[in-house]
Amino acid sequence: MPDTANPAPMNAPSRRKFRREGEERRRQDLIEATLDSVAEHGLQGATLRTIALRAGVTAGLIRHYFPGKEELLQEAYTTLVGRMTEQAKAALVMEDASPRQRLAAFITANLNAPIIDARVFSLWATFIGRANADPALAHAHREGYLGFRNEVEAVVADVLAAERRKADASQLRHHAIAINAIIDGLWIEGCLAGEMFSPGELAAIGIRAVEAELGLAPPKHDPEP
Amino acid sequence: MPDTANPAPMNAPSRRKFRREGEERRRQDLIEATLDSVAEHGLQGATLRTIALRAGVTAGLIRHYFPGKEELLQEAYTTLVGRMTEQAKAALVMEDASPRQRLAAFITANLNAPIIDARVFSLWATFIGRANADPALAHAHREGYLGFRNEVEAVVADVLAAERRKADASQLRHHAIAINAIIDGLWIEGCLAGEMFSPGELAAIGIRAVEAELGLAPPKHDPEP
DNA sequence: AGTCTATTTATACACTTGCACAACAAGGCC
DNA sequence: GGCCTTGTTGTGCAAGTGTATAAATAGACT
Repeated sequence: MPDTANPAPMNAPSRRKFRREGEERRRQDLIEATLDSVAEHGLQGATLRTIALRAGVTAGLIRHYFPGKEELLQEAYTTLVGRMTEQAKAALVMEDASPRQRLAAFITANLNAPIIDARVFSLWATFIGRANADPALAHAHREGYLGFRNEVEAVVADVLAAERRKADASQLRHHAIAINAIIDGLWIEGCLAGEMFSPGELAAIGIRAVEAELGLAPPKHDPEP
Repeated sequence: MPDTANPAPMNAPSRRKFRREGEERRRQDLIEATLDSVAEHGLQGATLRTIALRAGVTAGLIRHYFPGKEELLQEAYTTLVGRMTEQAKAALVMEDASPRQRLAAFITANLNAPIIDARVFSLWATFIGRANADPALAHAHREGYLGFRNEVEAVVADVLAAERRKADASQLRHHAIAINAIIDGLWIEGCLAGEMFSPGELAAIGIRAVEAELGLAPPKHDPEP
């Protein structure tokens, strides 16, 4: 392979060809390339040149869309968090289903692809590892966590109401914290060592653990006639 | 402030004074300085010069003890994992206590200081975020995880035996996975947002969730006369 | 087709990084 | 005390970093 990919016949100092993409598209591509780079090489390996290469542009262009690397990373993280919470909550918008079914579906959705995903986990861990030093990161996490937990708490309240059981705010909060922990813990293991579990196993474990936490009677099997 | 901290009266090219520490001591100091640097500035900020500064030596010395930065980071991670698992398991070596008490003590120990610790969490997240790309890291995590889970499984078996309940291997495994997830999930939240929980609250939530998972009857309060 | 503008490339620059190596001195040994 | 080993420092270097800026050109508009 020649040392230049330029097919120009003469060694005229020809420039690289390029296309002008829409602004929003370019920004989106750059953010995606950033997330890819961070997931693959970590924060240290995500250099402007690496990111630009992945996005199919040259490094200088990044400065045209972002004031600096810091801001690019910040926007990339915001995008990631938004995507994660959006996906996680999407499983809750089932109409015409019993609260208990909605809860089970929520757990199942959170413990299978695409939420169980090694790349997303890498990104989450890489960024959250900086939360101590970066208050903005810590704040973003807390927002996402509390939003998630509130969703859980609402479903739990529905489930208990449907079972005609009363629970005060403190009990509700504890249930939500525990259920959140169960989902988070199983999510981590699924992402880190997915092949150690058979398909659907994590979701089954999660549902059982959550229902035990709420003191729900185990569901009946189809009774023998 | 003068641009040199050297109190030498003349500008003779005097060298910095130094002491020869024992080999093991120096290595330990360098590893500790590495962990501090990673926790504070992330992998990208943990440069040889930063680490050396923290350890009170100059950068060149690191090469005398480690073949390269890579190996230093690897040894630092090994040290970290060893310390974490050691602490976590230490709570299990209670003689003369009922299995249920040992389980509760285990959970309590894992959900309070020093295991709930923002610095350790930062380190864990930073390193584990590279597990996808680095098989050595992934392997180290899996070893630690499985070791931890086996400990949990053993205690669970004891607890169920004491309650005269039988559980097959599959049920035992599922219990261990779920309990591990509960502890992990609560550990993360405690590390990331410890001030959101009152002292002992996480442990109380964890114990309740685990006992529910195992189907243990809630402990009696002091009965009214 | 010609013009114009803002997207994109390319180059330059100051700075940092990990690593190599020569000079040096701390502390044990005689 | 004098010497010798080796732990330790200081300096140098090539590669890579983020940022700044000039030069080029794609594509819309007339």
